[in-house]
Amino acid sequence: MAAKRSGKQSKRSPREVVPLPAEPETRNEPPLSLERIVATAVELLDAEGIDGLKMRRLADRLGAGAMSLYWHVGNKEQVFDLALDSVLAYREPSQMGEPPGWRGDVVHMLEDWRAVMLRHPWSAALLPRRALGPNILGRLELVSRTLSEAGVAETDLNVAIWSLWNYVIGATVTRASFDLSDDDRAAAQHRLTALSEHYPTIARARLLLDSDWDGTFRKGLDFLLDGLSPAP
Amino acid sequence: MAAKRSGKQSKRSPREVVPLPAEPETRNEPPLSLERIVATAVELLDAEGIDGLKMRRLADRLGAGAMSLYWHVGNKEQVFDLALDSVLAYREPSQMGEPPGWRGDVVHMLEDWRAVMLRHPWSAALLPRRALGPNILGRLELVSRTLSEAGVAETDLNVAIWSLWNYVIGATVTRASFDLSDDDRAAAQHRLTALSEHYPTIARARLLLDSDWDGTFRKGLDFLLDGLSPAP
DNA sequence: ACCTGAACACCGTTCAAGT
DNA sequence: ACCTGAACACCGTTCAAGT
Repeated sequence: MAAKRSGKQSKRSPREVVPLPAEPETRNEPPLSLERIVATAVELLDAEGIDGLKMRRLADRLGAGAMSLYWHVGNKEQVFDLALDSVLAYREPSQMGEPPGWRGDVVHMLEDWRAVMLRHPWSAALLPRRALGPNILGRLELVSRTLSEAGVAETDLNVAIWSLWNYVIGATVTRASFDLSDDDRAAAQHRLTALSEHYPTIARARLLLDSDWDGTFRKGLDFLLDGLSPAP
Repeated sequence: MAAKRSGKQSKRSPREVVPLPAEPETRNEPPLSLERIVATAVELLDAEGIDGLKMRRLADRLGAGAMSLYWHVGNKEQVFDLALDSVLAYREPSQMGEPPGWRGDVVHMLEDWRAVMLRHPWSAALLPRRALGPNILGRLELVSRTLSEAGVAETDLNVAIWSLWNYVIGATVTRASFDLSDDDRAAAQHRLTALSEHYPTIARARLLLDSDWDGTFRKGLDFLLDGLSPAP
């Protein structure tokens, strides 16, 4: 019926071949802290995906007793919230050339946004279920201010921001989920043969195969910006 | 640090006040079947959210022994996959007025898509982690065919479809996640006072407050379609 | 072919206690 | 203030067995 994706077993194979013995945490660790916990959680998520983040495993990696985390964190949910937002910290671009104008700024911010989330694919899957942390809000603020200063009318600002936001989130979420699906090429290939019969148009366009993700992202973004641009 | 959202406890309160005693499943049930399992899973997800779907609970609701599901399903993951895709079945519109042309068709399909997912908010949160089932692919095919017939060039088709898809997914995911956040008004309000200082622009635009979601969705969609329209 | 309960492994979290 | 292990509740899944 539904396209399968090999639930538990195949996941993100390369990293799991060697079970990584939690590192030789012999030398005494620095004391536990929210920062260390969050940073290590991000590491774990990068290496093992969402389901790989277990409180005990996280504590292990930190060289701490299994339950020590709960003095700092209160919740596993909170770990997710903090990890997600921490990854989305925005670093101002290191001054590469002249300021390219508001449109270039916006494109840069949004491409950076997308790039960060693709570097941590779990973040895209996590975002829909989490609250907006300060870094996410900070990015929103930055885009908003840029658009506002560029002359987008107050009344159009919400439409503009949400349209862009929606687009970026959607593009990232989609892209990340395709990366996962491709884990098992076999299934994907099988799905594609079935496709040619039932879904001729997308099969013909090779929609699922050779999409130019980056280029597509950029083009759709340009369409939106065309529409949103303040009247000159 | 990160904006909190009261992890487990507040969830979707109204439905949990009465613990609903699994219904008086006295009369003998129809036999188990994939269809019944999936339909009941959707019920459960609607009522209790993603975390509310437990295999035992699902079996209970079906009046079956706890482990009977595993003859039909193999996996909890598979239940998720099937539930997601089942919700996205597309029913052709019941002939309301004249055919409004390709653009109207596309708008209708995408608004329907979004509406369905908003009716089952868990679906938006689930989508990023799941494979594309036949119904999802069917919807993609329908949009693709419409655009293709409308004269969108073969080379632009992928850009067109992905841009629209990204936009719809993003809009839905965002909207659904905001509905959840609003569960606890207190926290949201508190967040907003902090906002006015740190995020003046989005606070001024009241971005998080009185956004006209439906209108915004439609406007952004129109911008995209403007850009994607085949040259006349 | 279809369903079942007992049992296992695992995991988040509480708690009472340590330093 | 900070960390800990034992213990509990819960849940997905295996298995050997029923009909």
